[in-house]
Amino acid sequence: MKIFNTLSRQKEEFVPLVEGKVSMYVCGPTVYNLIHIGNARPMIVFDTARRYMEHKGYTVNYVSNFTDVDDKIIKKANEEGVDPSVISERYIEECRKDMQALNVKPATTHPKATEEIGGMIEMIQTLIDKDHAYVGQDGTVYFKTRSFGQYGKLSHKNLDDLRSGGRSLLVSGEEQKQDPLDFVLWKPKKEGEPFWESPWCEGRPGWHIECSVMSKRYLGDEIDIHAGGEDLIFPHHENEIAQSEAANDREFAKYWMHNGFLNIDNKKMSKSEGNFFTVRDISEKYDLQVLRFFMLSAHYRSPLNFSAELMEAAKNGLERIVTCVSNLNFLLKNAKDGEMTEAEQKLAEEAKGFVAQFDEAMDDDFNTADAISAIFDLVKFANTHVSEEAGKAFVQAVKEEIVLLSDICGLIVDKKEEILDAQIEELIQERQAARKARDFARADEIRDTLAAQGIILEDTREGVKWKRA
RNA sequence: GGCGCAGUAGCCAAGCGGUAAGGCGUGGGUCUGCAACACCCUGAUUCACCGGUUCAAAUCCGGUCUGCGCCUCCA
Repeated sequence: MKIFNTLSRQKEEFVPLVEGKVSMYVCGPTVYNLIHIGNARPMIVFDTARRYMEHKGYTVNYVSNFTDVDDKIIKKANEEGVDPSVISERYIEECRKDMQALNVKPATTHPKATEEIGGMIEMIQTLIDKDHAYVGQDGTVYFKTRSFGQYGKLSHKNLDDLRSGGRSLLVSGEEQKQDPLDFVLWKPKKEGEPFWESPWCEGRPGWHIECSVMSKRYLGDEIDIHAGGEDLIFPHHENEIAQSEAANDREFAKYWMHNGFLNIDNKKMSKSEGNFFTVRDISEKYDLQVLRFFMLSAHYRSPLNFSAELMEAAKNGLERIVTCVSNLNFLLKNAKDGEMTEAEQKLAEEAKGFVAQFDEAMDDDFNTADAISAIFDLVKFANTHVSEEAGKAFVQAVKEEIVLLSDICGLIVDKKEEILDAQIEELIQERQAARKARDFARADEIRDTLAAQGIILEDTREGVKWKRA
């Protein structure tokens, strides 16, 4: 399995620290609002990577944090006149709901920054003791960027370029800094802000130290994979590396994975542009499985454009897979028991080729777009080779492969059969009778009535099928 | 200014040295009372453009154009 490592800017063969195990940290959202569809991309993409690694037999320790102390949260809390924890707890709950609808597996651990302050203070003290950090006169603690020789190795920047970058804000009112590039590890509280006691002042942690500490606590000093959006490469991940490696004297993460950005109608999503969508917004119009399928239709490192018509296309594409599985379930009901015929065994063998094709794509830096094409090939295979004559064992085998591959992508394609209420069931029966009597006017009338209720009928050779609109 | 990414059919998107996957859409056909599903056919002599390397390039090298991202909170 190869993974593109941002550190080396190359695909590298994945070799875990401990055989058979993967430790993985994914930077999670700051919970000051409902998550937007941009937040959803890393969740979906790295959840899929995790599922694939589990499929390959790895035990994955997957940690993803909630940043629950932050300016935006405090601001919102002040607006509503409540404690910041009310805001963060609320949106953590909402985020969990969205993740579930997206079929994103809960992490092994979802740490919250506010519950890890002790560890942060400890790491900051270590950095001070090792002379990698210093305390300003107001109690602010800064990381001494120049003290970490490898600073810039992830984002491939060098300190002098950064300094001469001509960014005036580097010097804006931060005279306490020994160097403009130094960043905050701990900052003093302001009036009305939540705070914690520390050796330096009452205050709260800087953003970057949170992830360093949570990763260390739940995964150890050295981990296999650290992931997040590409915008986090600098400064966030660069700073995490500096803190962790300076404090622990160990390489922080072996593989750094970054997903590309999601744009809306070819523009960056932003509230001011008015092209801002929360996951919840999308869920009002689409099953979130569609969003998931859409996100996996491109490579995770490519920029991805979101638009209404692209969602429609994704919906139709997913529908093709779901319809196929539903057809197989239908065939399964009346298929005959017994062993596969010789011809079926041969076909079943052929079908396994699609699984290999899928694995090959995923082994190549999680090429989900290519992997999904293997699912479509399998669907085509099923649609052409599985008929009413097929035996149960064969139908089942083909179905299981489609479901397996879809499940690795986190796509639920095997819909449970719902029980329709008696009244609708009766109408369907009546329509069948009408069709038999060639009273097509009545039959179509019933079909229209049901369609208005969101029930779509399809007449197949094997009988009537229905699905929800 | 520094660092980096992308340009493949109407749309989306793989392929990254061996002669253009897949999906959506369009049009035609088969099946069907009709519809839907499904299946068959329909699509790039060509991969932004110009040079170069090679027996062979969408794939490698150089240049041009266009679009985009990061360098500041941001997934």
